Amino acid sequence: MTDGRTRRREDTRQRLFVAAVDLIAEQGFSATTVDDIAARAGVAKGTVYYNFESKTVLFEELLRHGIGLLTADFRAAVDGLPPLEALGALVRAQLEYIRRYRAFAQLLLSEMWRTNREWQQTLRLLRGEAIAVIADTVQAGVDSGDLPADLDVRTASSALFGVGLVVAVDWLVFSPERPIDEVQESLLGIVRRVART
Amino acid sequence: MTDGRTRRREDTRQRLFVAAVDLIAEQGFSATTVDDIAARAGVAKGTVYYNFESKTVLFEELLRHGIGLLTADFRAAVDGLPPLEALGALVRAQLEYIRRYRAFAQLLLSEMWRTNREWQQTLRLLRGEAIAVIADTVQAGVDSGDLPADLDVRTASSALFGVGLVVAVDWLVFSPERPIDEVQESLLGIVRRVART
DNA sequence: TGTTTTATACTGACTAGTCAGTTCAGAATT
DNA sequence: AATTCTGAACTGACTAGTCAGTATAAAACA
Repeated sequence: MTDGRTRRREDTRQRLFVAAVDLIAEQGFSATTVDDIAARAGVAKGTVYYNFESKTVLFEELLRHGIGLLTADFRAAVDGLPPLEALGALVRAQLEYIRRYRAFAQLLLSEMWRTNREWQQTLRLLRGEAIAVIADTVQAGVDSGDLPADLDVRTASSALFGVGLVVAVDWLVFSPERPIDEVQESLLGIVRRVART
Repeated sequence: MTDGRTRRREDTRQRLFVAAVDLIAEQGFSATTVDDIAARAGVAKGTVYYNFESKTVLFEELLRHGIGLLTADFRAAVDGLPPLEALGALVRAQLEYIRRYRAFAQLLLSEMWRTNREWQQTLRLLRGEAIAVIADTVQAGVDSGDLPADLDVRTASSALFGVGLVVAVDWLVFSPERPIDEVQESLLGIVRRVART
């Protein structure tokens, strides 16, 4: 499973992911060419097609990979915590993720609300998985009385997800000189205020 | 000035704007072809190039037009109001704008945080104009003591702008069956809570 | 008033170029 | 020996932009 060959191949795929995510974050999916991706990754074009069925499939697997990591971080963050603390942990996990994978976050922000694209269904599904973790936490908070009973769980969860994304990426793009911890603090402050029943 | 010719031409340009905004909101700038835009607008491809220098210029003028309307709405909304009420008026104006021009809002959300695109400079500038209105209001609130003195005006303004956009578009895309007034109310509630010193 | 001229608006076939995807013999790696 | 990657050539579909020609509203003229 983790013999030399598998590792080598995994490495190539990883390099292709990194190259693709950077380019697509900057230019968008359509404006990014397969030749560009191969060149940036330092591999031949044929290698792209040896490792991925098509440009679209590469992108879909990239989405799966990236959001999979985020969902895993979310799950690990809330594990065992009571609702209110879990909520804070989610915000921290999201911001930390965005700090580490800023290009992917930027890409996500740009492609998240598109309609009529072939990979849109995939993205919608993956988004649902990540938000489900938030929703479970919010639901637990409502059930335990830590959050307002009249809070609409679905809406609150997707709003929380989107707001974290947009505030952090906005910061990264338009005020990159500032430390992102400040965003984290102000976001946490806002969430705490809103959470107060 | 408003003879038959001018009116006809203005009409064509308007139809091209509408066609372009719908298609680009759905698919993005690069994935939208000039042929598509022309077909949707019901004109020949040559007409696009008779009215606009290039696809990019068409898009830039579209951005100018759309954000110009938003900025004007913002200015009208805050006119003469004291800071806190002006802030609420801004949220209402933004939501109303998004409700009316939802495709443009979607487009804005998708293209706002891109880097390395030829029209990026234009978009950055226009965004600055719209946010300046918010920033003036927030600054007035800080000066008058209605808002926390330690509030970072620039950050708060761009966050407010981005959050309104993302929450509303998210709602439109993922929960279109719900009335948008609810978003407006919950957004206003959040802003009020955060504004409290 | 009716007729000719002109400027403006539009048309759509065409060009020159781009890009996803294919092919494959051979090289490198394990 | 088997797997993974290379690299360059190729195809065909698609796309931004062009341009010679057409249509027409209004101005100029008779």
